[in-house]
Amino acid sequence: MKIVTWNINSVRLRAPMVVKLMREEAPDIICLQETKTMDEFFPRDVFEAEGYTHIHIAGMKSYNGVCILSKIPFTQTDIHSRVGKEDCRHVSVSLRSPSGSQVTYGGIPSGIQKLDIHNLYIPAGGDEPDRDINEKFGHKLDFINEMRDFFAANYTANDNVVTLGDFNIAPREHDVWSSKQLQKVVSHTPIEIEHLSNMADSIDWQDAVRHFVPDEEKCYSWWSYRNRDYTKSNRGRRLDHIWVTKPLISRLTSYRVLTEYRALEKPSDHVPVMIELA
DNA sequence: ATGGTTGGTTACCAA
Repeated sequence: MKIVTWNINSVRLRAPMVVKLMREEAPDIICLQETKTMDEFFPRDVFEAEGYTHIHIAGMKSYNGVCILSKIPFTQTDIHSRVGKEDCRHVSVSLRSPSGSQVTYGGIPSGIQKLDIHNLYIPAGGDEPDRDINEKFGHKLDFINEMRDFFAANYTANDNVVTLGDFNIAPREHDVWSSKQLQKVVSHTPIEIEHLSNMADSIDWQDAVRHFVPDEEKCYSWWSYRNRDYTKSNRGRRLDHIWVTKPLISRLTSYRVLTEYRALEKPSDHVPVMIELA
């Protein structure tokens, strides 16, 4: 089972790039962030025509917006409001057998009876990393705390759960081009990293990409638009993540960060990140 | 310390 996360930065503008991803990589499940459109304008038919007939959307005008596109049917879908706002930053789906038998995949029992997927678009947090003068930063920290409590309240570390999305935090030294120069830059500050670490502790989340990529190796999923040539300076950050619970670790068979998508004509500033679960 | 670019909406906001 291939699962992708991608901040698409306007799903209407870049639906053709999603179709390219569908045709070339054939993921089973694609989770998008920053779709930036109301549900009535979501290009549902374009994706249905590619075989992604199970679509769960939470969109709004202009900002945010998340969705899950799937070849596999859902048994439950939820839209979660976070930090008292209906701002379309968290959707989830369940894949499970109502009879209690195993979820089948290609007609074959998977050995799993239940798998939940949570797609998150964590607030970017503004420019100033101080909640007393920047309420966006406070919103970001509160959002992460709420996710920590949500996971702790709804799951145990033995459940099969995936959470992924644009977390807007690059937590590790080699998730950024220069950890030293980004200490006070929102996305890499110690306070954000500590909050994200607490969220990870909730049900012992495991970083699926760092499962494959050594700690000392640079790994990025985002490059700013504010550079003439993103390849020259290569000042990237790993803002997009896929986490799995411990029972799924032994099923992880591969990962990919599709960096070539940053070089397309009119690209998103984020690239797709994919894992494969046996 | 500053400004650099993009998307959505449509006169700036968010990233």
